[in-house]
Amino acid sequence: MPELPEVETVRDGLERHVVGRTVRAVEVRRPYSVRRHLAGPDDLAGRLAGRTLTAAARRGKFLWLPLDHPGAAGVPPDDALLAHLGMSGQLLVRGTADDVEQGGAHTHLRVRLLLDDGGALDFVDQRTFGHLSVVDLLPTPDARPGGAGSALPLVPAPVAHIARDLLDPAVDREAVARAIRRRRTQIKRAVLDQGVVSGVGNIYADEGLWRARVHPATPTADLDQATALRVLDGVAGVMTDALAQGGTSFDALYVNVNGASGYFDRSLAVYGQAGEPCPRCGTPVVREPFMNRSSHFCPVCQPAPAG
DNA sequence: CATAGAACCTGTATGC
DNA sequence: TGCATACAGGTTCTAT
Repeated sequence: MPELPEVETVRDGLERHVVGRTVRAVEVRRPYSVRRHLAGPDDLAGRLAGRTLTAAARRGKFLWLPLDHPGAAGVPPDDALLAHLGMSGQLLVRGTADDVEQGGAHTHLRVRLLLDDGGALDFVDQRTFGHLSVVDLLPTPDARPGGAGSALPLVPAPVAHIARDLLDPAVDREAVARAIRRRRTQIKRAVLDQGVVSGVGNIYADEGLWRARVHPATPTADLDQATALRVLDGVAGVMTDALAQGGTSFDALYVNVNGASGYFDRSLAVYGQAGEPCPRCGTPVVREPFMNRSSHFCPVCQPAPAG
C-alpha cells in the first residue's frame, strides 16, 4: 500500500518521536513478519534489546533506524532496524500506558518494541507482506547510474540493489531517464522497477503518467529524452504534492506514525476513477488489467501507442 | 543479463 | 446465508 510519500511521512514521524529512545524488549507475535531476519525472532530480539535508535533513514519504500554501538570500543559494523511496510504495514508509536495497553489488543499487531520509557513502537500489518529485520549497514555504490555522490551512501545490505528515489537530493534525473530508455519494456513497468528508480508504486505511476500525458503501455524504446523526463517530472510532482498532504490514504489501512490518515486520495485524477471524467478533458477514465492489478488512464489525453 | 509471471498472506467487496 | 471469485497501495523468486 504505502508508496514513497507515505513511507516518508512515517520516517518523518519516527525521526521526531522515536529517535533517541532505547529498546527494552521485543515481542514477536507473528514470526512470519520477521522472516527476512534469517537468524530468527529470538536473535532479532537479542540484537535490539538495550540498543538506542539513533536516526530514521529511507530509500524508496525501505526505511531503517540505525542503532547505537553497545560496546563503543573498536569499530563494530554499523547496523540498523530495517522495515518494509509492504502493502499494509504501519509503524505506530504508543506514548502512554493506556496507548500501549490498547495497542496490544490490535488484531494485526505483529511485532512490538517495548521502549525503556514505558512507550512502544508497534509494527501492525494486516497482509503481512511487510517485514522487520536487523541488518548491517554497508557503504554501497549506486546500483545504477541514477545519482552521483562523492561519498558512498551507507545503506542496509538488502537495500543495495534499490535505486535512489526521485526525492533523493543526489538523484540524477537525466541519468534515470536514460536508464528507462535503455530498457525494453513498457513505460509503466520501467517506472515501477525499483532498480531503475525507487519509491514509485501503482498509484503514483498512474497519476504521474497522466500528468505527463503518456500511455502506460508505451514502449520505452519509443520515448525521447524529453518525454522520459516529463514522466519523471510528473511522478515526482504528484509524490511531492502527496507528501505535502501527508500521503495518500484509502481507509484505516494506512495511517501515519501517529495514527492520523492522509487525505491525498481526494485529489487523484485517474487512480480508482474508472468511469469518472478526466479532470483535463472530461473523457471517462479507463481501467484495464495490469500485472494482477490495474492501470488507470485517460484514453484521449494518453493515446495508446501504435500497434 | 533482462524480462515476465508466479508466489507470498490476509481481508473486503461482489455476484450467484 | 453460504460459497466462489476478484481485487487490494509490493517485493522476491523462478523460469524463460
